Amino acid sequence: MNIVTESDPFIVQANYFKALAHPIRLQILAILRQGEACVCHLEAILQRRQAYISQQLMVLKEAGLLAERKEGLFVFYSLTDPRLGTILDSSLPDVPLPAAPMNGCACPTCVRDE
Amino acid sequence: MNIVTESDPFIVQANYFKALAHPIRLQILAILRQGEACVCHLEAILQRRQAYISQQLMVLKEAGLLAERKEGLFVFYSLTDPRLGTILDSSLPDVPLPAAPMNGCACPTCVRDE
DNA sequence: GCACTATATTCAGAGTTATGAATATAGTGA
DNA sequence: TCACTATATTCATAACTCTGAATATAGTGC
Repeated sequence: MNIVTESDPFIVQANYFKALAHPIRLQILAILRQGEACVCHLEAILQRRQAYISQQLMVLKEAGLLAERKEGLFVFYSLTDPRLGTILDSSLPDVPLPAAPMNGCACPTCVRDE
Repeated sequence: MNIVTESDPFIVQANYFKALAHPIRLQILAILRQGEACVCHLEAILQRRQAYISQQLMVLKEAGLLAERKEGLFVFYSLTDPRLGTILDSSLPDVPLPAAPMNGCACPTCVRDE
C-alpha cells in the first residue's frame, strides 16, 4: 500500500479509504468490531494463510486503524477509532454484513469461550 | 476501476471505498457537497483537463455516488447519498478540508453567481 | 446540412498493488 | 541452550490502476 506521510488532506483521506478498499480487510474490521482478536483467530475464521492475514493487518495498522496488544506469543488487534463503525455502517446502504463463521481455533480467546 | 456487480457484501463495500480512495475524486465530492456542478465548473476549480475530470466523474457515477442532470450542453452532477457526508467527515479526524479555490469559469452556474 | 461547444470514451505506457511462497523474528517452556 | 509456536517480513510476478493524449459523441444555433 505504501502510504507515505502526506500533508494534503485529500491524499490523507484517500489513503484512509485505500486501506478500507479490500474485502478481506473489511472482514477483519467486521470481526474486530465485536472485540479484539489474535491473528490465529482471524486465520481460523477467514480461512486464509497466516502470512496473508498478517499482511492485511499491517496495512490496517499503518493506516492507523488498529491497535495491538501483546500477550505472550499472541498479538491481539483491536480498532482504534470509534468513528470507523459509523463509516462502515454508512457505506453499506441496505445489505447487512454476514456474521463471520467461527470454525474453532486454539487461541486463548477461543479456548476461553468454549 | 472496473467495478463488477457483486453479491458478496464485502466486495460491494470494498468497491465503494475504492471509488473514494482517490484525492481528485475526494475533491470533486467536497465541491459537490456545496451543491451541484457542471463538468466545466469542476475543470476550472481543479485545474485539470476535461477528459480527466470526466473519467473521475464516471468512476464516482458507477459507484452510485452521483446523479446527473442534463441542461442543454451542460451536465450537472450532484451527490445521491446523504450519508456520504457523514463518511467523509468521519474519515478525516482532525484536519479540515481546504476550501476549493474558485478561479472563475464561464459555465451558467458561475455566470449566474457573478 | 455545418461549425461550435460540452462531455464521454478509448488506448497505451508507467506506475502501483495484490498475492502466494519462502523465510525471518520473537516469545515460551524445558 | 533447543525445539516449538505465533506472528512478521521479504521477494517475485501477475494483475490492476492511473494518467494523459487523442478521438468520439451529442446538443445547440445557424
